Amino acid sequence: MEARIEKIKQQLQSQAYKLTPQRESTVRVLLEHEEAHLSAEDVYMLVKEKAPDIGLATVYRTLELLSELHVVEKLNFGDGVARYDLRNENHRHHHHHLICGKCNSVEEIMEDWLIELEERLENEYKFQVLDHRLDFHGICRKCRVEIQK
Amino acid sequence: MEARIEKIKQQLQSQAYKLTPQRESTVRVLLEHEEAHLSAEDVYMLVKEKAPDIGLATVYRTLELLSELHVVEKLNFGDGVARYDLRNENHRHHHHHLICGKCNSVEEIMEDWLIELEERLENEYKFQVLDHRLDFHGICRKCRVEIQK
DNA sequence: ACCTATAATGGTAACAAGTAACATCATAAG
DNA sequence: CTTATGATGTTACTTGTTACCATTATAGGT
Repeated sequence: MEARIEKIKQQLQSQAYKLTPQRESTVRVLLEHEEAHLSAEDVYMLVKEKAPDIGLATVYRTLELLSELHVVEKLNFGDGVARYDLRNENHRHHHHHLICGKCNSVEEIMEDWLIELEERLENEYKFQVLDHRLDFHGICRKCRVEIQK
Repeated sequence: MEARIEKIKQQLQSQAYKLTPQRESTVRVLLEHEEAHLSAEDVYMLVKEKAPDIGLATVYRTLELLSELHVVEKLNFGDGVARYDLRNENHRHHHHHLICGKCNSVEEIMEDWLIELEERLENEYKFQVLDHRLDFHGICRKCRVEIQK
C-alpha cells in the first residue's frame, strides 16, 4: 500500500505535481476499492469520510490529473457517468470487460487478446495504437443459470 | 433509399409504432449521413433544415426508439455525447473504430476480428455474448505524417 | 525569517446532454 | 363524430462535469 502511494508520488513529482493531502486521500480510496469502477461521485463520498473538508471539484481535478498521468484509467460504460480504475502492474491498461445486461455486473478479463490485431493495424492501416477498449455485452454465467430455472 | 425507409417503416409497424412525418425526416437524415456518427444535437440541426417545426425531444425520442428496435446503434466514444449509427446489412453491429487522439477522426473497420474470442468467452467463461465494442485509440495515418514534417 | 510567484483548493455558478411533465394535436377504432 | 390512445413541441428540470474566483498552502530567492 505505502509502496504504491510512494510510486504514485514519484509519478506526480516527475511532472512537477505534488502529492497533496487531498490527492493522497483520493489515491488511498482508489487503492482500497480496486476493481470497483468507482464514479467521481463515489470517490467523493468515500474520501469525505476520511477528509470531510475536501471539495468535489478537487476530486474531479485529481481524477483528471491521475488520468492524464495514466495512474488511473477513465472508463465510460455508456450510462452517463465516468468511472475510474487504478492501473496497477498486473492489470495495466490492457484488459477487457464482460458487461452483463441482466444484472449490470462488470467482470474483467486480465489477458490481452489484441496484440496481434494491434500489429495488423500498425502495418495495414498505419494507425499507431496507444490504447484500446474492448467490452463485451451479454449475459453472465450467473444470470444464465437464473434464466434456466 | 425509399426501399430502406419502407423496411424501417415495417419494422416500426411490426411493433405497433407509426412512421410519423417527424420520424421519417429523422430517418432520412440518418440515411443521408451514414457513417457520420451523428450526435442527437447534430441530427436535430439537420432535421430542422427540412422540418423546422420538429422538437428536440422528438428527435431524442425517435433515436431512442430506433435504438430499441436495433435500427440504429447508440454509440459512446467517451466524450459525453451519444452518437447514432444506422445499422445496415453490410455493416451489422460488428465493426471496430480507430479513434485519432489528434484530429478526433473516427475510422471504421468493417471486419469482425473477434469471432474466435467470442467462442472462447462462451466456452471458458460461460458468458453469452450479444454484442461487443472494440475501439482503438491512437494516432491516424494522416496525423502521423503531419507530425513528421 | 520574509516576500513573492505559483500551485492547489473549496465553494459555487454555469454548462450541456438528456429526461420528465404536460398541454395540444393527430389518428384510428368503434 | 366521439373517444381513447399515440405522438408531438415547449419548457422546466435533473445530473454529471467544468469554469470561475477568492483564499490558502507551498517552494525559491533574498
